[in-house]
Amino acid sequence: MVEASRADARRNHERLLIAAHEVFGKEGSESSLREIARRAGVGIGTLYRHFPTRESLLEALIRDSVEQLRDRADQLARTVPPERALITWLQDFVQRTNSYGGMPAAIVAALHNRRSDLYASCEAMRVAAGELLARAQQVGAVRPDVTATELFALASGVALVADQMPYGKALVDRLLTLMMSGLAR
Amino acid sequence: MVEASRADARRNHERLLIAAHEVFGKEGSESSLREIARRAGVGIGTLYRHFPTRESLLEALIRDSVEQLRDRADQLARTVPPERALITWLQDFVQRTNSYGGMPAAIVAALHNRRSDLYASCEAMRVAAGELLARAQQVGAVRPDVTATELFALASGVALVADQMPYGKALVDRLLTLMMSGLAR
DNA sequence: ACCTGAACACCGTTCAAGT
DNA sequence: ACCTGAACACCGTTCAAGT
Repeated sequence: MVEASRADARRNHERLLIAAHEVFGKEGSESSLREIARRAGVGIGTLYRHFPTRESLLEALIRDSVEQLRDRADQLARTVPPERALITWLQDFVQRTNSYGGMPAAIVAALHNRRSDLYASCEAMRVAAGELLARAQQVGAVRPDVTATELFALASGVALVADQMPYGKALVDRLLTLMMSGLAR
Repeated sequence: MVEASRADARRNHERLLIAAHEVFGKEGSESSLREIARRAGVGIGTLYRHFPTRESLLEALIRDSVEQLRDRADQLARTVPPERALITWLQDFVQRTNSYGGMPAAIVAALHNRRSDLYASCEAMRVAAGELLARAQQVGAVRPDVTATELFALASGVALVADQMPYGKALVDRLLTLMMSGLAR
């Protein structure tokens, strides 16, 4: 009985994640939670039991992406020159964070609220970016006075605009390149 | 009678704008329209009669800012070297568009929707930015391959992050400077 | 002409009642 | 333990009824 109950709970958990992935993917991260519960075939109370906040649901969905971004940073650090590693990671970052509409905004907000359910995941992302930045600075590829906060703010800015526009990958990469090399001449 | 009626309508229009300014200023551009109507001491139907969409209300509120930004561009073009004029205008742009929470997002969205009530105002802004860019490029202060769309996208990115964060003017200016001069070295 | 607010169809969130 | 859905307090938006 306890076993059966746990299996049910696990199945509901799974269904909610699937439904949330579908709905967030189509309507963005501000979608109706009721709609997600409906799509999962579950009472609204059950959604709240499994995910007490919208952010906790979002967190469960993006944890994979965050871990992949961290692995990607390590991989790039080992296989590619520091400057190239940084720009490539930034491209991946923007692409990944644009997998759900509203996700860049959720990440930026979370980074400024230590009590957010998304905080830990996002902080891990920022650390990964900071390490790639430090390496690029050590070899003199990036000016030493740029901080990780500044880099992340600018990259988040690109992710935020990209989220709101029908931008293709080409334009996003162009914006990141401009951000790195600068507009002035 | 007709006169009196028109005076009433004009007064309600005015009250709605004042209330919207207060509420948007405090709660951002996604605030409750009902709350605005309540604050204005007016029925919700009256709000919809004067401003059929949320964007039409926003448009009425930011038209002043847009016109001032256009004037500012002309003034800067006359009095300051092109490179300095561009960066100063960008600073003003970000500061202005951050006067209501959510305004940068509204502007970016409007620019990609020709039928938006905000489209004309925002397009005027983009034109102003484009002219300053062209001047800076003519004197060789900015690389010639940068388009107005790219410049505006990057500047909007900064405005979007600034909107979400407790950033001071100093950090915003720093981000714009980095955007112009680049991170790479 | 213009104003009003009830009415409708939705939300997010909680919590007593069920199994 | 877990699930359910009614209940509450809000929305945005429309529209018949009033002046």
